[in-house]
Amino acid sequence: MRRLASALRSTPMAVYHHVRDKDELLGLVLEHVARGLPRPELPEQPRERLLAACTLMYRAFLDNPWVVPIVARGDLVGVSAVWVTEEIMAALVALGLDDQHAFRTHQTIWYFTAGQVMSAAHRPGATDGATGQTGEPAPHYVDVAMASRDPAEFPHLARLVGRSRHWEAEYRYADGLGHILDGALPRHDAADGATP
Amino acid sequence: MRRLASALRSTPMAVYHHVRDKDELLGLVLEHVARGLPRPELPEQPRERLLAACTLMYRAFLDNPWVVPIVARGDLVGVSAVWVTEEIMAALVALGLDDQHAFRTHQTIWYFTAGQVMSAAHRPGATDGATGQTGEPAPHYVDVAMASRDPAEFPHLARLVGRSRHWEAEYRYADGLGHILDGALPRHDAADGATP
DNA sequence: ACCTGAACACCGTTCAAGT
DNA sequence: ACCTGAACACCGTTCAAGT
Repeated sequence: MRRLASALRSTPMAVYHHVRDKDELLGLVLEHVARGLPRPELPEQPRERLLAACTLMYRAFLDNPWVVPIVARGDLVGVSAVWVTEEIMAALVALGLDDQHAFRTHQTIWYFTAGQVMSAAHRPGATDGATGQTGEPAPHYVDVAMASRDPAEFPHLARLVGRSRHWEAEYRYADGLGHILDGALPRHDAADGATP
Repeated sequence: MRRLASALRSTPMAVYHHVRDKDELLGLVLEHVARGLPRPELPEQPRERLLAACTLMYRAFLDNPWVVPIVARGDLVGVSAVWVTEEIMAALVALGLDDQHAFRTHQTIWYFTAGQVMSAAHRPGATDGATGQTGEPAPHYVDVAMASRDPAEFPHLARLVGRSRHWEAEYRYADGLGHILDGALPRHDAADGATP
């Protein structure tokens, strides 16, 4: 509130004349962000449509990671962005899930998305990618942990030392999303309806 | 720091004699929580073992949701809890994944876990389950959004109105985790090694 | 070695008052 | 209707000083 006020070259209290409290302000900004979400043509095929809608959601949250905790709180909704949820639900139903399973899968996708955005936001070069050089690249948590542990006691972690950081950077949202969908969607075996 | 100091019936500055700054303190508390993690017997079967290890991790974070943002930051590690990661990696490898895919799947699981804990922590009756009665049960975000929208425009969301809250409460960590594993692990078809 | 008080630069918010 | 200043109850942290 105080920072906003000084950015507006005003006093903190002036803000309170337009807004009840910080939560109301956050709700308004959330709605503003939701309205700014681009709505491109989505693929016709349900699975590609689903991937596109989820990736759009992911990108939007990556661009505005501060909204994640607000949305996670659950009481504030970016009403202008519910079309994304509608698209995801529609695609999940088109792919063979009933309402409840579709909703459940949507929740899994949301938790995964929220978690990844939260992790990605707190990483070097998140927003300030301009600087480029960061000296030596800060050890990964696996390397930190293994530095003071017996490799023989943690053989699988030991095998990650020096490689985990690179692999984590290489991780793509579509990787995890693909796994979730592969696990949640009904399998279409070689022949459609071969097994009733 | 100030709250800690007053809880200790001391001054904020006394704390700074034992600890460099708040981050060092958080690291120490994180390590303390990690050391308090129970280490029960885990099932022998890799998949059950994996589910048990992940659920243990989930429960630990649910009990201490404030550590999630700290762990997500990535620079602080609860070294005494890395055995959970070792167990997860070991089970994933035992289930047929190579190092890189196992690590990738571990990341997916972590993102999902972090996201769900973050969502669950900010829900009514999270820690104060003792109170029990909460009057009328606060509308779900689906209901909030749909209250001001045309049901015809969002048919799939409209079908969730009044049911989504219940379904969200019914959601179990094992649901999403099961989907992730089903999608990430190699399929063992009816006959082992039938298709090379 | 261990602690203190005053101070600085921050928060969100209330209250009484000004135009 | 719109804004202000002073104040309250908070933060993390520095600095000089006390035992």
